[in-house]
Amino acid sequence: MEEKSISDIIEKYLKSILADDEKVEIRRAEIANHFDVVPSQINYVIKTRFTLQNGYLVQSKRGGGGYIRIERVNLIDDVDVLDMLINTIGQSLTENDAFTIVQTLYAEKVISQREGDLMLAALSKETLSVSARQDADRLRARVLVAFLNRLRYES
Amino acid sequence: MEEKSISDIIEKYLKSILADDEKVEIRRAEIANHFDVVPSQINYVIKTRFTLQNGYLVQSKRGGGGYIRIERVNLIDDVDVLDMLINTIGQSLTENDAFTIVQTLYAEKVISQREGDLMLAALSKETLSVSARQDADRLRARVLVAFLNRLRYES
DNA sequence: AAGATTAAGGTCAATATTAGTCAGAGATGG
DNA sequence: CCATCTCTGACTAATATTGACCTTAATCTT
Repeated sequence: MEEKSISDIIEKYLKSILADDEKVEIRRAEIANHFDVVPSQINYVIKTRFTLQNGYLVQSKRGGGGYIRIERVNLIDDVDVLDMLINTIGQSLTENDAFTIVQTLYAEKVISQREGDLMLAALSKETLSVSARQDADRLRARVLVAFLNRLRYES
Repeated sequence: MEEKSISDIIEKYLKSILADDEKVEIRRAEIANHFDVVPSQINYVIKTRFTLQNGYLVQSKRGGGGYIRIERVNLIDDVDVLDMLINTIGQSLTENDAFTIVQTLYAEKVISQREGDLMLAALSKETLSVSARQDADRLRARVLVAFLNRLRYES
């Protein structure tokens, strides 16, 4: 909960904008300068905190007049986005990535906290580590996709 | 009840904070330094005194701005139904038996219908049939036990 | 129009900063 | 003396930060 690292602070700043608007467009160097970090740290923040699994789409353009645009998307209601997410999950999924996705579902009020906790219980390393880690990751992908499809048909 | 060991003292310190607040967030090295012990002893204290059975949830993050967070949770009153069901399950569980147990949970009002549907999505033959049927049955037992254990408390 | 220059953002690997694990040494109580 | 609890430190793992080098796009020069 505490924002201890600069990355956390930048994340919070961007999300505070995204709380009001559905998307935000930044100039990387500007943000980097404002928070006194190297520009590539902005990429790090985006890569670790604004993934599709987190519920965000990111587009960018280089060269003169370049930008980075972050857009909040709805994982379940938007069929295309959900398909993209399932596609991203693919055949294998780590515990961390699963955790991120469930958190996003909760943040978007798609599921209750209790439902999320139950999902995480099923997706946890401890529960699924019945064999090799790779098997567990494959299984985790299947279980989470099953959850997502279940949610899809309800909404 | 004298506090003989440093571990006891650290435990008491953390619990005195948790008496006021629902959760406490520490930096491991800081606490270790304050009580003049090696950092890993903090892990020892947490592992032996802040277990889920004792009513505590622990989360942590490594790297810059890392932390350890301890949260008090409420253990639910009647774990009788859960214990009984866990005993019934054992090492292996068919889809039909899983279905029956989830129905029982719903009938006993331990879970909502939606929660039951999500559970069944994870427990279904289709989701778990990643290998031989016997492996799937074993896995199903683990997943359902994980669900039941998660229902023991509320955060 | 072609090439040069400028103005963005992207990638990756090295380093820094935390916390986690585990085996064994040390202490304590029966 | 044995069992169990406590404590330590070497090694591991995860996350954050930085900077050198790369790619892309727009604009300027000729």
